[in-house]
Amino acid sequence: MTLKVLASQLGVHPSTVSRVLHAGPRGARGAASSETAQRIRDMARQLGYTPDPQASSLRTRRTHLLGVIVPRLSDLVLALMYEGIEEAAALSGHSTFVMNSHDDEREQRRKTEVMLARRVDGLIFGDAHLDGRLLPELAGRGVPFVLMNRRVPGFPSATCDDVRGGELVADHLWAAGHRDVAVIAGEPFASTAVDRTSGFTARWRELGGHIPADGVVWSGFDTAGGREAAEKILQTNATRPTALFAVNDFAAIGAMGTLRSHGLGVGQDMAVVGFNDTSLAAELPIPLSSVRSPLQEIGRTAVHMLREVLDGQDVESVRLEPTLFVRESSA
Amino acid sequence: MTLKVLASQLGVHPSTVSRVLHAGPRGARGAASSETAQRIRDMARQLGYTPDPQASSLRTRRTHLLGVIVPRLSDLVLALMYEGIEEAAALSGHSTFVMNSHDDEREQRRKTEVMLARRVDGLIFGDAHLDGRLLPELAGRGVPFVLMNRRVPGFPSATCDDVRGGELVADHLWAAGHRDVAVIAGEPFASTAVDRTSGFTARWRELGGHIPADGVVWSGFDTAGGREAAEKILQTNATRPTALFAVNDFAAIGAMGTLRSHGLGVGQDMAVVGFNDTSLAAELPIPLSSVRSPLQEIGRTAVHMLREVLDGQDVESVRLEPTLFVRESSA
DNA sequence: GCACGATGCCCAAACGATTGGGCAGTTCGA
DNA sequence: TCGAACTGCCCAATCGTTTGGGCATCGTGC
Repeated sequence: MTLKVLASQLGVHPSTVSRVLHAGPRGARGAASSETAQRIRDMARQLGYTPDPQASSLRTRRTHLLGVIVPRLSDLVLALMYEGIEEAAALSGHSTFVMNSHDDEREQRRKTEVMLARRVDGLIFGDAHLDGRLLPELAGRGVPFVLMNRRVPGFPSATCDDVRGGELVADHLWAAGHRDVAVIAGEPFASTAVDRTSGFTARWRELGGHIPADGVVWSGFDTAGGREAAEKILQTNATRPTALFAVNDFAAIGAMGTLRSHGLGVGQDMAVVGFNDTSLAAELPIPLSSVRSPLQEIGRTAVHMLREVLDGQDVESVRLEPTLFVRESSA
Repeated sequence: MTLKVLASQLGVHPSTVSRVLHAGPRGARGAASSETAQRIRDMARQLGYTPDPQASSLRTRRTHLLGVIVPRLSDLVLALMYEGIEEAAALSGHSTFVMNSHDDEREQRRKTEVMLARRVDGLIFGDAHLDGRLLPELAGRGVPFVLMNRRVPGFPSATCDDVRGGELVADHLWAAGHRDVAVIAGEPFASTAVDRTSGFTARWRELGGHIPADGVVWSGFDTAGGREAAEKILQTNATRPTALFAVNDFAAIGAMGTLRSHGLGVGQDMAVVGFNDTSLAAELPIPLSSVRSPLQEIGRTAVHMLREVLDGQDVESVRLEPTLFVRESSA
């Protein structure tokens, strides 16, 4: 079914059909009489005509394709954000490509080029590195993009207010009477890690607390990272902390494993708080306190921001509010 | 950068450029002299020419786009399969759309139509329902597709050998001395659930065991489903089983929660075995025995099969071998 | 010296949609 | 009654590639 055969069915010119089908129901202004318009719409529906996006974007220079690059979709956090993206993109008639970069700069580049070769209208990066060279370069080339989940100063991003999240945890642990704490800080190239950690430590000091130099341990975001970091904390800290803040639920779960194997009771000998409140947190044998960030909402927001960028508006970064859920692991 | 400007740069006709750039390095047979060919390739690289996929697929009627529909990408199992898909698709120059259908037939339809409107070359369904009407319909319309993860008789699929997986669990639990068992069976519309369950029960009976009617409980695939199912099993079974087989790790985790809240020790008062061996299984406080299925491999296989279908070959369904990992929850 | 097959290119017509610019015919105001 | 403005539509170019079909030129065999 093409415009041409549809038009010839109706005894009308393709251009007329095109105009009618684009005018929205409010009126094909000057393109056709309202009865012709109705005939066209009816026939289009009846024959199941859908415009060929390849053909139309060849002419219009817009593909309605958005590229999404994330570290890995098997990370629940990113998968949920992507659900938000898919939803919002569909609402505005866009389709999305997702690719995994595994947080590797070469892959980021490669996948970006693949996306650009596909002529995406714009990109959403969920894997921005604070020290990366890719983004400034793309901005220089005039490629439209926004960041999601992680921010980088100078570029528009949709994130959780991670600093605030860290503060919430500090307030909670302080109020619960803890005075010796340690942080499993995540990867230093990710703003999520840096902001959550700095939000926590800054507030902790504000409250009058002290955090020793080896009380902040950088690590992977996964269970293995959490395990190793917790091990390190137990080994190196002069006074054993009574509470752990892991900037990621999976790292928290890994840490809980380490505690267990050292014979320490989670929530009793040591409080643990995670971040993101993934669906697992509440389901653990000892339910994990965690900061919930509005993951789908972040994804949706990223899409809206990117649409604004594509419309030529300039956009402000958005930080969405997190909420702390206190559970047995720190109660 | 278009073919035309590239050609005029070189003082040569666009068609010549096109032919050279498609001929592969082995020789532009009759299209140009080998030195012209080299000049063309050099200039193309230098100017960073990439062909416009919209334009080319307009002409060739092939988009090199594959559509992937899954219940939800936030399900780790599907996310990992998708990683395999992405990898394999990239290797053959295809790009992939993913969409979530939430296991809802209306959504499946809607997303399928969106994909077809985008003119994908073929589809991979990760959300097939045994009793669905969509697939036969699509087959009738001549839409090329393959199934992944779940199978439906009559259509080509790449799955784990779920029956075999169920048998492995039956063998293990029987050998460990269990005689009263129950199954948290998952959703009856999914072949994964049905096959794992039937593999288990058939082998169990083969071994001389007996499973009462209320020993098989259908449920959701998530923790909530597992929790409810376990609750039901504890309530209704005349003799309390000593082992539980959940066809999904998340359901198993939910079940473990229920056992705990009933004061039952996992692995001591009751053995639990899950399925898929998601990365969490080994990390739980009481590590979960689970059947590992080769998730990425399933994704890759689905892509290969779809490519064969697109090439007009007819393909056989593939069942990949699972492996049981025994851990503390059933040792 | 001529037919013939390579070789090395160019021409032009698609593919399906969009869009600026027409051009008749009608309506309306003066 | 005439010009202007509007209505309702058609024409044709265009987006960037691909591809069947040329058409010279050159070398070769006889």
